Amino acid sequence: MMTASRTARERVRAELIREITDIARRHLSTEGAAGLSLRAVAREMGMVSSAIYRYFPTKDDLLTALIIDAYNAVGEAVEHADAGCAREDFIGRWMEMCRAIRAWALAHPHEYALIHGTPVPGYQAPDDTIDPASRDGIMFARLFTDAQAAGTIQLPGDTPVPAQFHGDAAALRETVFVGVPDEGILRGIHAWTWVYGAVNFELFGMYNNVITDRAATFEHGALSMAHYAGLR
Amino acid sequence: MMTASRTARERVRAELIREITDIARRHLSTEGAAGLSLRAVAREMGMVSSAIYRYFPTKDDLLTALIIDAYNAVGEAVEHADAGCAREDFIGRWMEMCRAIRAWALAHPHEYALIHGTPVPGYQAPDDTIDPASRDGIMFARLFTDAQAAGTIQLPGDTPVPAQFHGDAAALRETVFVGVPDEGILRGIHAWTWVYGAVNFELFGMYNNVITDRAATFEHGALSMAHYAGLR
DNA sequence: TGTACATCAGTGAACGCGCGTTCACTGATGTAC
DNA sequence: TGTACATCAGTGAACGCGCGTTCACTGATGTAC
Repeated sequence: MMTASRTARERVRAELIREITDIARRHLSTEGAAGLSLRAVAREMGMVSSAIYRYFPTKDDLLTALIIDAYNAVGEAVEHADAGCAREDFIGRWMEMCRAIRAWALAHPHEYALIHGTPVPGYQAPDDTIDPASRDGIMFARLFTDAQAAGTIQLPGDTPVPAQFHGDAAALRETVFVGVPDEGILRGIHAWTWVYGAVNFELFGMYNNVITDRAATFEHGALSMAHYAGLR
Repeated sequence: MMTASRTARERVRAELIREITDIARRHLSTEGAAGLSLRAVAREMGMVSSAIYRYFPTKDDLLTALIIDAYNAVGEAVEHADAGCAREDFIGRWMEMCRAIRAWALAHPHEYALIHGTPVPGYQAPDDTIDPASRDGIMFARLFTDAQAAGTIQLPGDTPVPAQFHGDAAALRETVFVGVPDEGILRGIHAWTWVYGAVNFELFGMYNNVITDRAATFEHGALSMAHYAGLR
């Protein structure tokens, strides 16, 4: 009874927190991050503005919750995309992961902007955002690890890897890019950079009057980047 | 006397407009675009807040002026970088243009964010921004045009260009990518996309704890992207 | 099972702030004859 | 060269707004004996 009732109160609390973040997320998609307001969220909750402070001690804490949720959503999308592929189909896994990022970004443009757009001025991300932020990168690294283990990474070697990168590469090889040579890691990072660059350009309007069928050109870019990074 | 005195008044006016945008630009770099305020600018000018309306009828007009200035600054940086290279050194021109973008972005992170970060919510860019916005892209296209004319573009052909891009390619070939085949145009756009993706990642902190010497890895990325796009 | 106490959720008023924009005005600068 | 008029720059007060955050409070829910 004691623990049951405690969890009863806690369950209501958890539900309200979810409701608050849901409303905040919706406001995000109409007003943008800068226009997010605790008062407006409270209003829509049917609460008096000060009541929200029972759940989030400050505006930045609400923002942090939204950021963590967004990172986790991308991470999950990428993980799910990868899970649906045959393990040895490295190109297929790469393509599905790229598509997952683009699809999620197009479906949630403002949440995407929150984590990949201009940093919110004055906001300092706390440490709890680090792990969620690296979920998608870890999946890409794992793909390269697997491809390397299968011996299918073919690197051109036409552009020398700068010596300054050796240290970073060694550290990354210890943790996520297990066994992958420097050039493979660096090209993997460049290709991953391209993916987000392309999504940014598409979302922020840089392809207007340039590219009509963005899905098709994204496919081409992602596939050619897979080759660029040595995947076969 | 008549025209001379008229220009005297106009000269003061032009100077004040420049002073206002300079102050606004400085505020941008501490508060971000969302925190830009006409009242704060007026305060720093030593003017009463309503006086600013003699120069910018609305806040969005000031924002537009800053955006146009930022686009022109990148455009000029790229043009200047290109002008300093031997015409037939296509890789050299590409590298200098990439470096110019990165250097300008690092030197003016908030102005960069203004034009390549999250769009300011509620702000609708007027048509006068279109031309300045395409200056840098035109320079890249011209580079590919020149390389194509010299017969030095070598395309791998390992990734088929989607049919949906043919129309866009034809239009681009009429105007900026003169004579460049579909695959060259598309790879050029992808490589250009990578450049901004890399600058975004560096500026917005995605390389934290991953890459230490960003200049060195940027060099590698830019050079390998030049090869990716067929430049020799 | 019942009672005394502690915890928690939500209220309502208030503080102090800054914002964009309008408007009637004064005084200086420029223009036309 | 001098005067009457028009244009422009800048003032100061005001409107109406929304914000984050604090604080003393009421009333409900949970806890311990």
